[in-house]
Amino acid sequence: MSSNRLLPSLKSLLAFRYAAQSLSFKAAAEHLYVTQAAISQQIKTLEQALGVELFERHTRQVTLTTEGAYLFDYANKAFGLLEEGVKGVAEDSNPNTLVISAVPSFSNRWLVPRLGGFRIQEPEINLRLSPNSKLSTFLDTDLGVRLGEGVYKGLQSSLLFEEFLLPVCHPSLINDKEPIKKQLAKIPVITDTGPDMEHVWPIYQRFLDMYDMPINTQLHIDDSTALVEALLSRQGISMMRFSLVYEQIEKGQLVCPLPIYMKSRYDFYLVAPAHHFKRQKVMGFKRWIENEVKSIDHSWQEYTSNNPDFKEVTV
Amino acid sequence: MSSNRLLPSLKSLLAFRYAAQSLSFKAAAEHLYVTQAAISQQIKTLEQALGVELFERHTRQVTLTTEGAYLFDYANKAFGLLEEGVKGVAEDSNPNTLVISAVPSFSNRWLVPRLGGFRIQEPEINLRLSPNSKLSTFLDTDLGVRLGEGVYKGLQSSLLFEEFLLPVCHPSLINDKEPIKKQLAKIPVITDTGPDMEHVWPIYQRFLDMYDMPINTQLHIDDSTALVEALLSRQGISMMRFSLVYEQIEKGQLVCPLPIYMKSRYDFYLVAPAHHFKRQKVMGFKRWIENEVKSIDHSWQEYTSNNPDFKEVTV
DNA sequence: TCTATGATTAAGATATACTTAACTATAAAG
DNA sequence: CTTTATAGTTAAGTATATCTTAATCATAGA
Repeated sequence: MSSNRLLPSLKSLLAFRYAAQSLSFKAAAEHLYVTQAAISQQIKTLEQALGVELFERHTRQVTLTTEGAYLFDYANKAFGLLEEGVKGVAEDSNPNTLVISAVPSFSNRWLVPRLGGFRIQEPEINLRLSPNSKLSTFLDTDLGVRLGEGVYKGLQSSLLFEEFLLPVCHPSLINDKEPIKKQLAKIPVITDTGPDMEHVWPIYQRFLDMYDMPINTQLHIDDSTALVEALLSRQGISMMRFSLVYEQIEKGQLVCPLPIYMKSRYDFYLVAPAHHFKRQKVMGFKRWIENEVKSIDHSWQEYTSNNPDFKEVTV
Repeated sequence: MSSNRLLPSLKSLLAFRYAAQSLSFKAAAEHLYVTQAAISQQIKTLEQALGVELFERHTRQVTLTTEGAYLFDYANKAFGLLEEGVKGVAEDSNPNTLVISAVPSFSNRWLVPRLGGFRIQEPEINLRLSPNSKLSTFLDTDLGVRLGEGVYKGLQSSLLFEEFLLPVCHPSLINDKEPIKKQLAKIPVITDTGPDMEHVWPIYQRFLDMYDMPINTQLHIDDSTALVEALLSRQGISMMRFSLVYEQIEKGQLVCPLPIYMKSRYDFYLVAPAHHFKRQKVMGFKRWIENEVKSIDHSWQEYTSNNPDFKEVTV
């Protein structure tokens, strides 16, 4: 069977789409930069090919027949998909602008402070950063930074680093006199809404032998910068991603009062459609960030070797 | 912005679709009834328009680049939708063949025995009946008969008749001596898997004052013809749609031993895309079946007036 | 080494789609 | 009630996109 049998003139279908959308041949014509006459003829051709009336013609306006309404549904979706696919694959029209969509916690606490370095390394790249929790369609975004398991349908992902979680508080909240577990039981807990937080607190609790007690959550802060501020101002203890507090730990501004950590179920990934990774600007950014990220791994190595009794706890 | 900016040549996209599908320009050419040269040129045009290579050319074969693979995903879905829409809306190519998809219970017990009448009324229509529980795409089906609430996304529906459920068994299982509830408690229950059966049995149970007792389900039969056979051969009692047993009740082959019935939450509907209802053959069938269905309503009127203590029970 | 296959390219042929211009019908303005 | 402006239709001619033909390339398989 000929595919000409399957599909009538594609141009006529496109004309139909716009005509049906605006219920006006004139508007469709303007949209497609042709004359009304052209649209009129295309619609006529299409109707003849289908053997069905798609529009009811009234004076100075047209309306869809039930057939027209049925077809519009499909045509609109179909051309929408084509436009999306084409836009997603077409040559990067702004090779000097790099658009990154990153989860806010990582973006604000880690990425933003370091961007100066990237601008020095790639001065001709104009970087636009949008802190965003939702995975975009990647039509206007070059690259995403996401916290997850690294599996994103239809997308390629690249692990940035392995993430660890550990309890963190201000050093002045802890002393050498009392037993540490007893002290911690009195320190308020600050929670946030992270993807694996619900798994994390029970472990902390269990480690403190607080089996039945509900977590003492006086404070819930979702913004990680604000959360770190709260920790620095001695407001409590929280389970933190190492990547977001390792600098404070290195400086002694924050401490991990228990010799425990957990492997996070979720790590940070670079995510994008496969071909975005071939773009020069994306490759440059990836090279840069992968190098920067080494400092986190390095800090982690150092921290664990300085604290030999530090050990992993699991569920 | 011009839509020419949004979409490159649609023909080239279609050529790409087939070329990517078969990973062969030659095969795509055959599919589209043109020469390889035409496909080669179309692909080249498309690649130039997008500014991106879609295929890697090897000798005597081509493979998709990552960009090509990305685009194919969209193009394939898009043209699939167009084909589906076009096929669904195009003029009926077999105006003398009527394809009906009906739920098996209604089809087998009610429709099939009556089809002779339709063939006499519309002798030139070749009818194909497919007993089917799934709603098809209506690409090859003119009309569906469905049991439901009459709301089907993107489809038009037309109520055939209101449906009632009542307990039914063979008359010899019942006598005048013992209290009826006591007798019924001993009769095995035959169940089937219907959409509102779970609501129906508790009511029956409650009516028999069997509040806590589990239903005595010795027999479960999903085929309604077999179920009626089981009832006729005295194997138990079942909740039946009036439309499927009214003839047996009228003949006295089956009885409703309790003066109760329930309005079904689900009724029978004719279902199809709106424009299918304009087809001559569909209109003819609708006219015929709506007339036939009157016998059910009529029988119901008669039954309820002959049994004045018959009453509706609800949840 | 030779042959056959699948893709590419240029040039010309053809079909498709577009513009122009004259026409219809009617809503809205005067 | 007449006039004007608007939206769509149609026919004829033109422009353009798309195809075919035919020559060419590269190489897998005989």
